[in-house]
Amino acid sequence: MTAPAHELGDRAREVFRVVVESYLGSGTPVGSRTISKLSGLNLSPASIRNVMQDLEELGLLAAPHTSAGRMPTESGLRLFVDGMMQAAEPSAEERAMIERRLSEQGPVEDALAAATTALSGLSACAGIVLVPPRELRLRQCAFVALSATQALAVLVGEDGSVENRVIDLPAGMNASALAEAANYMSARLSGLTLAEAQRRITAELRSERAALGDVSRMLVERGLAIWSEDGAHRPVL
DNA sequence: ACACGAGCACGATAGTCGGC
DNA sequence: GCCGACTATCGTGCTCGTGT
Repeated sequence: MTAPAHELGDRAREVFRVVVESYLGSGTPVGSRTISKLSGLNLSPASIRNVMQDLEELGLLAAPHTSAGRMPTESGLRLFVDGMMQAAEPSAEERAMIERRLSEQGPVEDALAAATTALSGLSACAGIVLVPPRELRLRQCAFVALSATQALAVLVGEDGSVENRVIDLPAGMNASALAEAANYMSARLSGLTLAEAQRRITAELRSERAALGDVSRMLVERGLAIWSEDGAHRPVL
């Protein structure tokens, strides 16, 4: 039982967004107190819990155990990804609104923030703005299974920024192979730029020094490939 | 009537400490 | 060093009071 994004209220959508982003950033379940602080909704943890319970009933969130925080389910992550990727051509009126808001801003950062806010407001979903790449140094990598054939690849930067890509899984992929691939990449890319990490891991894979199973190796190669393909643009949420 | 916040009891986990 | 008991912390569900 999964509700489309547009069926969620503004408050539920904001809570869901904060849960997913916090989970992708930390890899750990998120509690109501944390959401209360991060969401900017000025709601108490008790109210956040009520919203989270609704989201859990909708199948978007789940708790690993009674006293743990909530984490997004596969359906929830799928909805989050779909919400970001269902990009449609804006109407002339919407385009004019975006350009008007951009023209009101001074610094680039403010313009980007305005563009993201405008897109988010128009689409009622998360907004994505693409900017030229910068020297992001990496801290951690994780793979989150979305289905039997797809996973969400997550890169965490040293500055706390998070980048996500949907990746097709090799046949025979399982949870342990996902973890093996993520651990392998995290151990080797820490402190490196994306380009440096790609060169290092590629060289290691070619030299047969990588202590990886075949399936995990394929996943690492696909992960490197997908970031190589669109590395010219860096999404900002 | 409804939404929200506060308070309470309870559960799970992690850290600490002492005994072996 | 290992194991079990204890404690602190964090999170939950539930109930009740309050404001609109």
